Amino acid sequence: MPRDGTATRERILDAAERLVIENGFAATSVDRVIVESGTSKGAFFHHFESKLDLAKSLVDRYAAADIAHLHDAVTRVQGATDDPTQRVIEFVRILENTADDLMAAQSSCLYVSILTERQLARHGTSEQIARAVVAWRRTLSSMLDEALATQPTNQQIDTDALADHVFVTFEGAFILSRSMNDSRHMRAQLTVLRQLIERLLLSHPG
Amino acid sequence: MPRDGTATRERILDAAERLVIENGFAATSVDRVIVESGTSKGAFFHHFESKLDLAKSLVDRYAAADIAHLHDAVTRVQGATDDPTQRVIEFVRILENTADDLMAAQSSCLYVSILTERQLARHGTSEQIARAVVAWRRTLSSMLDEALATQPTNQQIDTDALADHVFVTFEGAFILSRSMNDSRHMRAQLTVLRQLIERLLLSHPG
DNA sequence: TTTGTATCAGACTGAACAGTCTGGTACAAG
DNA sequence: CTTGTACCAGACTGTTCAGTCTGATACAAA
Repeated sequence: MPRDGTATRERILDAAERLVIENGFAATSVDRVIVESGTSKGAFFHHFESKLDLAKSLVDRYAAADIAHLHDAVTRVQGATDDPTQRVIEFVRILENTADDLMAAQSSCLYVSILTERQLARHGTSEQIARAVVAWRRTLSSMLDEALATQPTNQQIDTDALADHVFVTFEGAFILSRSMNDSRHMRAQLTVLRQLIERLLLSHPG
Repeated sequence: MPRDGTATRERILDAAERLVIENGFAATSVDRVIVESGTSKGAFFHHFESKLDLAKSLVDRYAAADIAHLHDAVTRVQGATDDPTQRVIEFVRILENTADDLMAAQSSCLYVSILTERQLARHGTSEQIARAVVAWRRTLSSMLDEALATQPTNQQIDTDALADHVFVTFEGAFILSRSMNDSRHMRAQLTVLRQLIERLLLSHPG
């Protein structure tokens, strides 16, 4: 058995994630990643066969954390109440309350950085992201179906699209925060989203 | 008077906009812009003093079109009805109906491409985008205030944040479309947004 | 102890890049 | 017709980039 290089690999990924979130993928050079992680060209290209391979590993790691976060929230909600409507609302409320952490960690935006580089999309990274999105959609849309089934509604709602709207709000709020250079927009947008969904589920059409 | 070079300048901007939307700013080289626009290094650096200057001109041109689009929609809505609530709903419906055009023109995403490059944000481009966002917010939030004033509501709504949610939905839906490689998400998200806002304005709390 | 291999360090290379510079052309003013 | 200037073409330059290569070191098995 050789010595274990996973620590070095993680240090490279940490530095790369930070730099990609900060500056975008194309603007992040391998040399810079090496300096920031305190490693070397040899170490980098030992662990990653190319810069594109680094991007894939980055998305892998992030999507895994993302889905874990989703499952965690679902578990907490399932233990909280049996009312399908309250489950959805509580779920969105949990997301709302973690918005500050997410924004502080700048974690909601690696997708944006990666997706704006089409070079990467052609290399399979967008498929990885799509899988994470679908996981969110499946989980949330079934919760929404249950909730909407409990109340008479004269309005046709595409629960898949409504579920996607949570993802959309995260990513769009990140863009807004960058536009306005104010991270508080992340929480404000998730609050609005919760209020809109509450109105949808708790009110009757006038 | 010299000969008029604005046509060349526009051709450069057209090519650059297309390439930046497609590949991101950092991944778009000046050489490529020159080839795609059928011009030359001399022409490029005659009209733009640097690549960053190109980005600023790009955002200028786009933000102007964006605000014009906003005012056009507002004018159409004001002629349509006197009911503040119907005005808001009709406004969002107009946006919904132009979603396909916007997506076909890929025009909703230059902001995303520019904002993910922090190099540009430090150069004043994000301030230009912020001005466009604020124009949208001011216009829409006052419409929302009027609409909410006509109905008793027990829920505190931050109309600024709700107005921003339109921008957020545009940008987030663009990201979603890229993730799933399916442009139909743009319209679907605007439909959901309209339905959520209709529910907010037309229903009474249960 | 020897040998093999995973792990790294850092000099090096060819390509691509943003930006410069020289020269040339069209056109308007005088 | 001359002169000035806006406009543009394309060769050129110094730098930065992703990726290669040579070697060194640590450690495990034999």
